[in-house]
Amino acid sequence: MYLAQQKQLEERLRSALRNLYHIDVESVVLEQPPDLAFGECATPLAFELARKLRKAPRKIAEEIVAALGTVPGFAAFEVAGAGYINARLDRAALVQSYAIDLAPASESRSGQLLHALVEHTSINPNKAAHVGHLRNAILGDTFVRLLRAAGHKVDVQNYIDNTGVQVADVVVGLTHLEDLSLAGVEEVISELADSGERIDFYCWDLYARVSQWYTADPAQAEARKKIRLDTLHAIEAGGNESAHIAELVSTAILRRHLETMLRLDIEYDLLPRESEILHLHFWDLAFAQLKAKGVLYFETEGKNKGCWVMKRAGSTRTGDALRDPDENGDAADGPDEDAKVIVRSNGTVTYVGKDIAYHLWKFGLLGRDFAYRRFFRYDDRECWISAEAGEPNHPHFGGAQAIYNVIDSRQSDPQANVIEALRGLGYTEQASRYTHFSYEMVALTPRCALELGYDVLEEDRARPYIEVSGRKGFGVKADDLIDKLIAATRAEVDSRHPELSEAERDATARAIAVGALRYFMLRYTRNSVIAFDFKDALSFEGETGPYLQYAVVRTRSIFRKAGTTPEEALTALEGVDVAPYLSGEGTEGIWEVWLRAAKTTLLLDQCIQTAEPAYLAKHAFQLAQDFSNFYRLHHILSEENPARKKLLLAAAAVTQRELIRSLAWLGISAPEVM
RNA sequence: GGGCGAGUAGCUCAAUCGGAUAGAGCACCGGCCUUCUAAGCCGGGGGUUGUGGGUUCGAUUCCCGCCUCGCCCA
Repeated sequence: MYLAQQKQLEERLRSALRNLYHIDVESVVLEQPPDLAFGECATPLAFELARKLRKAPRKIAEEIVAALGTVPGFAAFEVAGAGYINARLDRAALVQSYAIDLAPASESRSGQLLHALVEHTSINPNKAAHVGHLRNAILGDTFVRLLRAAGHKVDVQNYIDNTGVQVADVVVGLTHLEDLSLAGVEEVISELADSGERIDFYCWDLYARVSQWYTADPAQAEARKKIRLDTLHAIEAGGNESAHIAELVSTAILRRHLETMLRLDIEYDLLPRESEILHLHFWDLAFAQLKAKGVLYFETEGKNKGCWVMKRAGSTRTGDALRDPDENGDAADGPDEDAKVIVRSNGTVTYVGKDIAYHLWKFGLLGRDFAYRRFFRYDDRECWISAEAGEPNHPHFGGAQAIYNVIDSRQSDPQANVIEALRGLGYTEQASRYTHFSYEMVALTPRCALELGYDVLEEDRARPYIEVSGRKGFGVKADDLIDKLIAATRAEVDSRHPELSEAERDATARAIAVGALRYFMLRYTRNSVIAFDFKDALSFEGETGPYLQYAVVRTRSIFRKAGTTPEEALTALEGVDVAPYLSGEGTEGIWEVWLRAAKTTLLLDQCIQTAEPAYLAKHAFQLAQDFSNFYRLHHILSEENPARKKLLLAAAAVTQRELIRSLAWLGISAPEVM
C-alpha cells in the first residue's frame, strides 16, 4: 500500500518540477525522516536543485510545496530545516485502506513478470552438507519465495556435479581405502541405512581420509595421484565399475541432501547433473556457437598455444584486435596471456566451458534438452532429475528469461566469464538478466573449532574466523546443527508447554528451530562473512527468528482471548473514525505499527531489486519490535473506548498478517503457542 | 603482480542514489511477571566510522594515496 503512495508523490514532484522549472530529474529520492514528527516521507530534492537553479534550497522547497497542491493519500507538506520537503500521510485513510488486504503481487509489481530460474544449494554429492551449504540453500530458497510472492514464475534448480574430482575422491576411498567392489559398496549403503546412519556423514570422514592418503606417503604420492586421475576419467567416461560406484554413492548422498534441506522446508523442481551435460554433448553445440561468433579463438603462440581461449571478463582487449597492431602501436600485439582457456591443448574442456553450455540451455539457446526422470517426491509435487533417457511426460524446464545463480563470492571470476561469453554470442538481453547471487562464506570462529575438537594452529587462534574445508573434514555439518537446534527448542517447549501433545510439542520445537536457523542465515547481508559460533546460532533472544515468532504468538493469544479473529477485527474497522487515535497524546506506538506494516511490499520490491533478502529479515524484526512497544503501551483487551479498541485490535491483526506474510517469505512459520 | 570484497560501540552486524541526532542485537549495570505469553519490556554506560588528503551546502557512503584482513586470478 505504502508503495502506491510513494509512487503517487514521486509523480507529483516530477510534474511540479516540470511546471516550475522545466526540468526532469532522473530520480526522486524519498526517505523516511529520522523522527515521525517530521512526517512519514521526505525528500532533499531542493538541495540538489539549489546549484542548478541558483536559488536558496529553502526557497525552492517552498515553491515546490506551493505547486504540489493536494496529493491523494497525503495530508500536508511542509518545508523543514534548510530545505527538506516533508510529507505527512493521511493516516486515517491509510489505515482504512490498509485494513483491506491486498495480494502483494498486485501492488509490488514494478516491472514485467518473468519466468525466472533460481539455482542454489549445488553441493558436491560426496559428503554431508555443512553450514556454508545451509547459507546458500536458505538464501536461494528465500529468494525463490520472494520472487514468487511478487508474481514471477520460478523454477528451482539444484545443480549436481556428480562427475567431478570430489566424487572421484570418495570412489577412490571406497575402492582403495575400504577395498570395496560395487557389490561391497551396495552392502555398505544398505548397512548404513539399516542402522540409521547417514551415508553422507560416513563419506564426510572418508573424504577427509582419502585427501590425506594422497600425500601421506611421499613414495606413493605419484601413484596415488594417478589412481585419482584414472578414477576421475573413468567416471567421466561412464559404463564401468568406478562410474557405477560413483553413480550409486553420489545418488545416495544426493537423497540425503534433499532430506536435510527438506527439514528446512527447502524444495527443488529439477536436479540437472553434470553427467548428462557430458553424455548429451552439450559442449559440442556450445563450442560450435562460440567458434562461429568468434568468442573463442585458437591461440597459436605463447603459454596458451594450442588452446581455445576467450577474452577474460573485464579485459580491455578484444578478440579481433589481438592479432592487429593497435592504432597507437602499443599493446594488443602478441598473445593475450591473460585470456581464459576454455579448451585445453589436450582437447579437454574446462569447467567454464561446460558452464557456458549449461547456461545456454538455461536460457533456451543451446538447441538441445535433457531427458528427465522423477527423483524425489514432496507432499505436493515432484522433483525431477536429468537423464539421458527419461520419462515421456515431464514438465518443461529451461528456457528462462532471468536466471539467478546462488554461488559464493569465490566463484565470481568464472561467473563473470560465463556472462562475458553470453554477451560475446550476442545474447546481451540474457546477459543482463544473469545474476550471480553471490554471498560470502560461513567460517568458524576459532573458539567454535576448538569446541568441536579440531586442532587449531596457534596463528589461527587470534583470527576472527577460519575457513571450513570439506577436504579436511573441517566444518559443522548441517544435520548436526539442525539436531542441536531442535534438541534445544524441544527442551524449552517441553518445560513451557507440558499440556501440549507430543506431536504438537514436536512441531512447535521444529518450527522454532527452523526459524532460528533461517533467520540467523538471513540477517547478515550477503557480502558479510559469517563467523559461525554455536552461541550465536543457538540463541533465541534478541534479533532472532524466535523473537519474530513470539510477536506473532502474542497476537494469536490476544485474538483467542478476545474471542475474535484478525480478519473480523480488520473488517470491523470499516466506518470507524480512527483519526483521533493516530496522533497526539496517548496514541504513541499505534501509528508506528500501521506504518511499518504498510511497508512490507515496499521491502519485497527492494529485496528483489537488490537480490538482498536481509532487508526483509530486518524489516520483519523492526515490525516485531514496533509491536512489542505498542503491546506495552496499549492494553487492548481492557480498552473501554469502543472505537479505540477496534483500532488497537486491528493494529494487532495487521501486525499478525504482515509478520506471518514476511516470515513465510523468509521460510519461517509461526507456531500457535511458544 | 592483477582483480574483487571488507575495515563502523568490548563482540556480531545495520545504515536505501550523498542527507536531519551513525542504529540494532549480544555482553555489562539497574529496574519490571497478581492486567492480552518475561523466548518479552523499560532505563544506563559505551563511537575521532582503519588512516591521510580531495570533491560537496552536507561524506560511514563518492574520488586518490597509504595500512590491515579475506577471497579469486596469474
